[in-house]
Amino acid sequence: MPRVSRKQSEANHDAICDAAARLFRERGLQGISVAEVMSAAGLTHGGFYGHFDSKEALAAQACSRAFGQAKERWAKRHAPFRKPSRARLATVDHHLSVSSRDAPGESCPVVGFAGDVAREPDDSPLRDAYTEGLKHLLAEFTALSDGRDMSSRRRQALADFSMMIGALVLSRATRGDALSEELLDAARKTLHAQERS
Amino acid sequence: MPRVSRKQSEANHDAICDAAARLFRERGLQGISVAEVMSAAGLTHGGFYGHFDSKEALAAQACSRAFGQAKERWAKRHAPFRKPSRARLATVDHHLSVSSRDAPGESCPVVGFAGDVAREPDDSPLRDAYTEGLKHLLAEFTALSDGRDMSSRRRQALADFSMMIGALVLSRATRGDALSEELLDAARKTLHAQERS
DNA sequence: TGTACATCAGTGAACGCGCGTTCACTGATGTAC
DNA sequence: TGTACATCAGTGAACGCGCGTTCACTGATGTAC
Repeated sequence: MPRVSRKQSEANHDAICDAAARLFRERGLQGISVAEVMSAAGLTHGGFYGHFDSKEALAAQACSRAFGQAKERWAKRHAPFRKPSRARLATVDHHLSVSSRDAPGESCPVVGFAGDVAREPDDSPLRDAYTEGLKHLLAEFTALSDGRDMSSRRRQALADFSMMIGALVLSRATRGDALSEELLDAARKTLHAQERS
Repeated sequence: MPRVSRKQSEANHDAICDAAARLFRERGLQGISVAEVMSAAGLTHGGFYGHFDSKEALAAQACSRAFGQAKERWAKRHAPFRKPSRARLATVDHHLSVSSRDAPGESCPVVGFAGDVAREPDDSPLRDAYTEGLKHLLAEFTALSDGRDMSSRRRQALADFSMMIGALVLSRATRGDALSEELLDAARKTLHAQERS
């Protein structure tokens, strides 16, 4: 079984990254072991260090991967809309849905990695990956927002984005209680109402 | 040294809770060991299970403690203001400050415990403690908000609260980058501007 | 194209370590008289 | 109030376990001729 083709090895590398991108968002960096990631990728743990220098290095790559997937999803979701405000609402609605809340492994990396990244040292590769990914999404979100001038548009976009993130964070933390859905609804309705004014 | 007075023992119990409330917010449940909590409380690890059934049980009590402290802080901060909107802004400004961002152990338990609680099973005591604490703060925040009717007031309060939480979460995750302060400012200014309309 | 062999991706046992938890022990506290 | 002793809060060694990481090994892959 050992010694797999170069192509297969690259596919394995991707599979490890994908599994990590999902599992780290679901259970947190410390909630998943290297062995579990490798097993989810269909491999045994011993081969891990042939692909990555350390668990921390994997975390950074998995984070980038998750942001890359999110960016692709945004692009696909926005494509059908001519009006930016419509595209924006499509992402707002998707982000603030129960299915998004209940599938942390497949949704918003901003929320999925936030807790772990906040506790990383300032110079960690994971932090860098996160900040870069977040900036891309924020730029896209700002482009879809409107405002009197550039700076008020940017400010509104950051504030609205914060509201989305906060609502998802809180709805996950209160899952099982009616408050969880109430929070999603409140943020969604507020962002919709804003659009009309 | 062993066998301390009943009063001292209760003080020790409180000290463990206080240390845990701070350390769990700073480094996460899995980022702090029982021995570290005990040491921060000036004790050795062996005595822990005389005070708590498990680390998980401590987490729940520490969470309640943190919310209790937050509630007290809110009350003190709001007391000087006659207008609810002023009191509200005082908490908004405090919450969205750099010092609040940089002192997770002493500030917002909603953000400090959110990541860990989201990954807890539905029936965990920590989850219950969190939900209860959050509901109290939300009720207080709603009481300070205004709106056309009860339901729009509640909705606006939840949306604004989400914005505050999201902005703090994001500013912590981007600490070290200019974006971090920009996020705090954007949310603060947006919540202030809203007040005037 | 076919062959002979060096390379190296993946395996699984093993490492050292820190964790949550347990427990025999200690000696000051609290109580019964 | 004073004494004799049972209680029990805290100590520190020890437990079993799972973790991140290392490494000798294997055998299919890829290459040199």
